[in-house]
Amino acid sequence: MTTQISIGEVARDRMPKFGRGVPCQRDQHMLFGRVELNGAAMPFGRNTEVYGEDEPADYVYKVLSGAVRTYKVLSDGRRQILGFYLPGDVFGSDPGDEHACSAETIVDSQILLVRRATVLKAAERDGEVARHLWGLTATELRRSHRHALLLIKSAQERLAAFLLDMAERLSVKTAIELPMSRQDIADHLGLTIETVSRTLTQLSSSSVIQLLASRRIMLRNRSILSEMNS
Amino acid sequence: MTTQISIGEVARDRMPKFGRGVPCQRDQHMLFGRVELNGAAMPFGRNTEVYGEDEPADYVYKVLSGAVRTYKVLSDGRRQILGFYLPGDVFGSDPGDEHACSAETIVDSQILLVRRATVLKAAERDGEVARHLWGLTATELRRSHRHALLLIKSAQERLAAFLLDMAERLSVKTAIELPMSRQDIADHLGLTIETVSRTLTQLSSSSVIQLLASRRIMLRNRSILSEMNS
DNA sequence: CGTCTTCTTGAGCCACTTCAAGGTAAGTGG
DNA sequence: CCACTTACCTTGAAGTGGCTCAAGAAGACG
Repeated sequence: MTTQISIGEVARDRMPKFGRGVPCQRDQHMLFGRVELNGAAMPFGRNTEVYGEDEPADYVYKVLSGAVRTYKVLSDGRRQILGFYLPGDVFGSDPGDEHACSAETIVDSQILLVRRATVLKAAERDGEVARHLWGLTATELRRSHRHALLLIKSAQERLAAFLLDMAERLSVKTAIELPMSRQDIADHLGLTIETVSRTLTQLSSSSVIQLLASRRIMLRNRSILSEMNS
Repeated sequence: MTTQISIGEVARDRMPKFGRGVPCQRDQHMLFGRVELNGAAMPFGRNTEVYGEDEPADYVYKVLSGAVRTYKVLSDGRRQILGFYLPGDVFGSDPGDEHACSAETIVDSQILLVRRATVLKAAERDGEVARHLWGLTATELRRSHRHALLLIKSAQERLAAFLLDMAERLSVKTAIELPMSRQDIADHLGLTIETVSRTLTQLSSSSVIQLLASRRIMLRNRSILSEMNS
């Protein structure tokens, strides 16, 4: 069963934000698995909000290209980046009528939007969809647990874990091409931008990594990195 | 629809661990909601493993009385307590054939065990059960996100958040009766036992709390605690 | 070429850790 | 009931890893 959906008003409202004249196009991309839940692909400029915390959750999102960060901010401005989402990753899929955190693009991105109501209705009919949704949340939970473990480690260990994770998820051939800034990394790892920079320099000095450019990093000794990662 | 289940061999194996001669009894407690998924109540002694990381996940658990901690340990022994579970809380409910973390009782506890296969079968038939299971994982995820936010705060802020959370969950009348040790609190908040102790002493000195006994704490000024909690 | 953003590096500081000692409470055996 | 043990908690003193503040370097872009 194929469900054709329109992206609706809320999504259309975002269009001006990144000044593209191109209308949103229906797309053959599927949300997940073998179940056909088509959505609309939308271009988002860099550093553009996809949704805010406590906003009504009308869509489920999938990164087609680019990168997204989800985060929460404390009253005094400290920010915790809960996760990074790369091409293929689904985000904003939790049940609940409101989003539990905010989401922004990091770089220019293509995001697939699928109406939540459509997804939920499909889950109602099809147990496999329901299980898949549950699985998505469970994957998020396991990631969040690993993240909590990370936050009790030293700066070096945090960076090691981060780099290995990114290398794996970007299925890197030669060097990692990080989409995010040092500030993003810092806010994800619970460090300051200075400590991130210094630690990368240290890892570079000890030839564990090589800094080709500030955001292009080559892992030269993964076993040492893995060792650091507990 | 009521599903009567037996607790099976794996559960029975645990009996000797806490040396009770009483056989496990079928119980009228329900796992959750209006759906009747009965299980077997089992007594566990304090500091007893309920399940270990990577063990096959055969059951879903609910705390009837007592308290449980879930945790992960790093190779060097550092431990991160991911969550505390109090009476009424369900744990070990994630999909996946293996548990993502370990679980132990903190004090003598009554735990309700429900066969996972039974729960999953019920979810297959009944969309509401499926949604409820998804909801449980989602609640865990939101809690984990809050926990990550907590781990970037100062020691005072972490303790404030912890105390408020406990007070709320224990639906406290006068003073909190903490089931867990300072070490448990430290491992949950990403601090050392000494820092936890010192910080509580500080909060006590400034009359924000009152230490009636080491594990009996009265919150004297919740608004200040809330302020600390961002 | 200048401007803006992002990243790096240095120096000093501070919150939390580490190491060490002592105190308190509960249980156990005499 | 008391001496002894054990587990748990508190407190002190010194050390340190990461933070803060500050300045400069390296890119990106018009």
